[in-house]
Amino acid sequence: MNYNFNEIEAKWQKYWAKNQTFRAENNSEKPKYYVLDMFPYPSGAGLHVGHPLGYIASDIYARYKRHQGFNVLHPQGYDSFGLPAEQYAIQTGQHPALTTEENIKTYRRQLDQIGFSFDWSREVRTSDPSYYKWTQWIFIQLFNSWYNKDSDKAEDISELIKRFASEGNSKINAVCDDTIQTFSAEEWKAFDTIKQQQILLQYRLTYLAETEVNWCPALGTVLANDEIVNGVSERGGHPVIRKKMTQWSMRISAYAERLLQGLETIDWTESLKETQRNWIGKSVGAHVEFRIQNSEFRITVFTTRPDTIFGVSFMTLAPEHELVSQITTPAQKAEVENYIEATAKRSERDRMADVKTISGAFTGAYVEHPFTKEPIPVWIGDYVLAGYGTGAVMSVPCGDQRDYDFAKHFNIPIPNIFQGADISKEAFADKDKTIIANSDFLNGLNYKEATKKVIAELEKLGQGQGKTNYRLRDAVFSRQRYWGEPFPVYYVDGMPQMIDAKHLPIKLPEVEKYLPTETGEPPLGNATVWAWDTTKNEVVSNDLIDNKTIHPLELNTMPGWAGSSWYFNRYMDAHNENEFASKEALNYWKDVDLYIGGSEHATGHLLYSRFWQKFLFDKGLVPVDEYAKKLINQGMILGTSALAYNLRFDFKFRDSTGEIIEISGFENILVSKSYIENFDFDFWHPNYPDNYRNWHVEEIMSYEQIRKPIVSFHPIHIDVSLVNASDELDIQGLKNWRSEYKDFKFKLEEDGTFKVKREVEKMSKSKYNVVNPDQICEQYGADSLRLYEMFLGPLEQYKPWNTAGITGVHGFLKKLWRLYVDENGLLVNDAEPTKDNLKTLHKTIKKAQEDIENFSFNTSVSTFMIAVNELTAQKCTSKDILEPLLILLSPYAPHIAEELWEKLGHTESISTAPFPKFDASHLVESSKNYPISFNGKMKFTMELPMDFNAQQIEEAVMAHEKTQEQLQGRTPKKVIIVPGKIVNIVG
RNA sequence: GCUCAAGUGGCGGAAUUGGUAGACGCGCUGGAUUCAAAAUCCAGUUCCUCGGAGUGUGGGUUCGAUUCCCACCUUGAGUACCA
Repeated sequence: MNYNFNEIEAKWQKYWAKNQTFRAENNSEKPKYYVLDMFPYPSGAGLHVGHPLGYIASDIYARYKRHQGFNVLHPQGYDSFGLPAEQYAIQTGQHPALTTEENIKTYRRQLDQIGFSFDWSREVRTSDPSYYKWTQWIFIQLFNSWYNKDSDKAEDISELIKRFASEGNSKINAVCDDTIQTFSAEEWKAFDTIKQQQILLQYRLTYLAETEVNWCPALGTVLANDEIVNGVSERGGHPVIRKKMTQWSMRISAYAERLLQGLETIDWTESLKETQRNWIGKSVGAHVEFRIQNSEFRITVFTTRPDTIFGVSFMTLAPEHELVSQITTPAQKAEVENYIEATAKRSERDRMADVKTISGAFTGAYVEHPFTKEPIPVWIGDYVLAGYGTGAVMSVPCGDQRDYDFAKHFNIPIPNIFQGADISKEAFADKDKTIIANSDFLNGLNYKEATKKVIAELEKLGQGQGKTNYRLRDAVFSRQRYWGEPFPVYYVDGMPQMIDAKHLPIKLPEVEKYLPTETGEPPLGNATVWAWDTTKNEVVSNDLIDNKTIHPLELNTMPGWAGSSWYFNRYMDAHNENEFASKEALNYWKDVDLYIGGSEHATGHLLYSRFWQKFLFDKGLVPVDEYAKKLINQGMILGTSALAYNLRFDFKFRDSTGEIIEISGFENILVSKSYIENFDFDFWHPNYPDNYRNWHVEEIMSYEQIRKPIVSFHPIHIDVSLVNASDELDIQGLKNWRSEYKDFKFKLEEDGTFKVKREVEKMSKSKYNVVNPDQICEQYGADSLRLYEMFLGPLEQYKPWNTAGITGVHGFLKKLWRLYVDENGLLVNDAEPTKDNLKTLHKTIKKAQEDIENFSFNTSVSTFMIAVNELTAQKCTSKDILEPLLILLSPYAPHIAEELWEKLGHTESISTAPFPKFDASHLVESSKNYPISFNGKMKFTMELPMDFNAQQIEEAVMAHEKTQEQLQGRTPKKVIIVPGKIVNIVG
C-alpha cells in the first residue's frame, strides 16, 4: 500500500467536516483553551504559501491542547469590509459584496485543503449585517459614555448630564477637549439643546469634531496615523495631505495610561510592546507658566526637564501657536509673518525629511523667568510642533541638542547649569549624570531631586504643576468610503443623533456608483434611500427628508479596524441575536489564550482592540480588560526570486565635431549567473565592434571611440516555476511564458545549463516569486506543506521559501508510512517493545512536548525525523511504540495520523486521544561517552560507567594512552571533572 | 538619530541552566538498483597546508564562551524634530 496522500487528505477533511470534529462547546467539564488567528482580509489573489504559516502554528497548538484534554475554541472568519474590494468595485462596477463572497469562497477552499481544525460553525464576517449590527451597537455605547478620571473608567453620559445640572462642570475630572469652557449648573440649564449637545460631544468617547486629518486625495478618504507609512498611504502609496474636516473620532487618549500599564500584564513579544509604548509616547514632566512682560498673556510650556529651568535662555513657540500674532512687536511683525508663511508652504514631507535646517524668527516679546524674573526672548521655530504638549517649549540650550543648535544658529547665549559638563561642542542631555549648578535653590541636586523640588516651588508660585503627556492622539473614525459599516447616526439641526439600538442593524444602502458624489460627499451620498424616519423607525427615501420627523443619515462609514476591534468576543457566541455575546459564553471563554498574527498590526488593530476591550470592560460587558493573554508574531515567509540578466551597453564616442555622444541599449541576450561577477569583456567581444552591427554600429564606427563600452546586467524576474532546485532555467519554458524572449540568445554555463541568480524578497505577483499552496498540496500533500512550513525555521523569524526543500519532509512522511504498512498491509503487531524502542519513543515524547510548549515547531519536526529514522533502523513493529508516536505527530500531520490510526483499528478520530505520558526511566543510561578536552578543546571521547565518581573518572582518563600522548610528559595543572558531562585537562 | 530584533557550512537552520559547534533537512559527490529515468537505499559532505583554524569584528570574564560582559560593524523592523 502506497502513501496516497491526496486520497487520504480528502477523506479526512470530509470526515472532520461531516462529524464536526472540531466543534467547541460553550459548556464543558474540560478546561477551556482559546486559540485565535488574526482576522484575515479575503483578498482577490487568494493565499500564497506565506499566509498559512501562522495558521499552521496555531492549528498545531490547538490540536495539541485537544490531546491534552482541553475544550479548545479555534475559530476563523473574515475581516471582509475593506478598501481593495471597493477599489475593484469602482473599476468594474461589481458590488463589493459579490467579489468579497467570491474571494471568501477561494479562501475557504484553500484553508480547508490544508486541514485546519477550525470550528467553522462560529465563522463571522464583519460585512455581515448580523455582525455589524453589534459593531454599530458598540459605537452607540461609546457615544453614550465619558471618561471619569476620578474613577478612572468610562461611565454613562447620563451621569455627566446629571452632574452638569447639579454642579456645572468645574469640578468634573474628565477626559475631554482642551477647549472646554467652564459653566455653572444654572448656565447649563439655560443652554439650549444644541449648545448642550455640542458640549456633550466634547466629553463623549466617540465624538464629532472638526479635526485636522490625513486626507488622501487619490483614495478619496481620510486615513488614520497608522495607515500612513513614510508620509504616503499604506495601501497604494498615495500622497497624504493635512486637511480640516468634521469627522468622528475615538477618544482613545483617555485610555493612554491604561493601555500602557496593561502591557505589563500580558505575554506579548517585547518588540511589539515596545512599539506600542513608543506609539503611546508617555513623557513625564511639568507645565510651567511664563508671564509675558508688559502684557496679560501667559505662555504655558510642557517640559520633561523642569530641573533645568535656570538654563532657559529663550522660549520657542510653534509658528501656528495662537499667541504668536498677539505678542509679536510691530518691529518684528514683518519677519514673523514671513516666517509663518514660509513654514506653511513647506509640505509635511519636507518638514519631515529636512531635520537639519535650522530656522526661526524673533517675536520681539519677552517673558519673565518665574524665579529670577529676568527677561527671556520669545522666538518661533518650526522644530516646535503645534500638536504636541502646549505647542511651546522653554529652550534650555545647554541640555537639549535642538535648543543648542537653535541658540548657536541665532547667537543666543548658552548658560551652563550642569556641574562639570562640557558644552562647548554639544548639549549635555544625559539626565542620569546630571548635577545641577548655577541654579539658585537647585544647586547640587540630581535630576530627580531637582525635578521634585522645582515643581513644588512652581506650585507655590502658582506657575506650574507636574504633568504627564502622551503622544497618542485620538483616532479618526470616519472614512469616506462605501464598503464599511454605516454609522447608526442621523442628523437633526446638524447635531448627530443615535438610532435606538433596537432598530439595528442599519444596513448599507445600495448605490449606483462607489465614487464620491459630484459635490464631494462620500459614496453614501449617492444612495437615494438613506434617510431616517423617526416615527416609523426605518430607513426611507431621501425625498422624504423634512427635518422634522425624517432626517438625513450619516454619509461616512467606519474604518477597517471597527469590526476587528471586538471580533474575538463574538466567536464565543457567534450567532447570538440578542447580545454581542451572552454573559455565560463570555464568562466561560473569557479571553484568548494564544493569539497568533503578524507584527504589522502593532499600532493599528492591536492597540484599538485593546482600547475597545477596556471600554467594554468598564461598562461591565466583558469579564477581562485585556483580551489576549499571549501573543506571538509569526515571521514572514519571503519569496526566492529567480533573476536572469539582460546585457546592456553604454558606449561613449566623440563624433567628427568633437561632441561626445552616449548611446546605450539592451542586447537580446540573457546571461547565466556565473558571468555576472567575473565579466571578461574580450571574452564576450573578441571582434568588437564588428559583431555589433545590429545596432548603430555602422554610424558609430566612423567616430572616435573614447573608451570600451560599459557593459552592465539588467536583472529580469523569471517565474520561479521555470527554475528547478539547482537553479537551472527551463529555457523553452521561458520562451513559452514570454514571447519577447523567443529570439533571445542565452549565454550558458560551461556545463551547458543556464543558471539564474537567487534573491530573497517579499513574495509578490510582480516579482513572479509567488508559490501557491494549491500546487504544493496537490504535489506533496497538505501534511507535507504543514510540516515543511514549520521545518523552515523559528516561527517568529523571517525566512525564505524554497520549494526544493519540501522533498525532505515529504520523504519523511513516506518513511513514516512504511514503518506502519508495506505492500502486504499493516506491519504493526503486539511485539514487546525493546529497550531501544522505548528510549526512542520517550525521548521523542519529552522533546516534542517541550518544543510545542515553547512554540519551537521547527525542532519538533527534526525530532520526529530522528525518531522515525531510529525506529526504522530498529525495525520496530510494536504497537506500544507506534501508536503513541501517531498522537505526537497528529497535530503536525493530522491526515496521515488519522489514516494510520484507523488502520491500527481505531474507530474514533485521533484528535482527542490523550497525549502520551513521558516516562524518564526509559532514558536512564548506564554509561556515558565522555568528551575529553585539553585546555577546553575536545580531543577524544571515552566510554565510562555513569556511576563513576570524579576520582574514578580522573584515574581512568589519566591512564588512557591518548591522554599521555596529548600531555607529552607534562603534568596537568588542573583536571576539571563534571561527572556525567565533561572532562577538561589543563596544562 | 532613537528603539527593538538578528548575524553559525553552498542553503534553511540546531545546540533549552556556560560543558563533544554544525543535529535535522536541502543541495552536492560517490555507490547500489534500473535498458534508462524517476523513485528508493547506502556512504561522504565546515574550512585549509591534516596539524590546526573556526559561530559578524576586536577585547574581557572562565578550566571551558555560539551562550555571560564591554566596544564596534552589518542587516532587518518600528519610529521620526515628542521638548
